Amino acid sequence: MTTTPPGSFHSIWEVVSCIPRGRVATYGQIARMAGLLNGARTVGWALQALPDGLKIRGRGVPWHRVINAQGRISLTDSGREMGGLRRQAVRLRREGIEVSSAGALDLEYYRWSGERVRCRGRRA
DNA sequence: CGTATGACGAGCC
DNA sequence: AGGCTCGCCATAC
Repeated sequence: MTTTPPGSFHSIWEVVSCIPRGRVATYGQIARMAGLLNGARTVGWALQALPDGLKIRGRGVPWHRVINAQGRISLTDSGREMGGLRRQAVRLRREGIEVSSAGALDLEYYRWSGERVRCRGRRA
């Protein structure tokens, strides 16, 4: 591509790529981990702008593991791409996460603490 | 450089 | 409990 990937977005993508399989994180949570106090909406944008096929640490970015603070999938079914909610739900279920048809899941149970895992090869 | 927008979130009513 | 409004942050125009 001729355009340079937005710096802030890249930080967000990195954090998202750290979410373990079978776990989920909220937009606000990701924002905070990326260094943004109240950047939940920015995270949403970063994911929307996520280049298809982008790989970090040799893996695709698990965008489907990001949900809202209500423990529900935020993708709308009515949009340019129909069935977005459904597609995310399928991906999550594929990892063993139980998701209702409405896109709701047990956040308390599947939430990624984000503490023990240090995948960002944090400068040390 | 000001305005509008969005896969959010917390507060209010 | 459900719905509406305002605040936040980084892009797009």
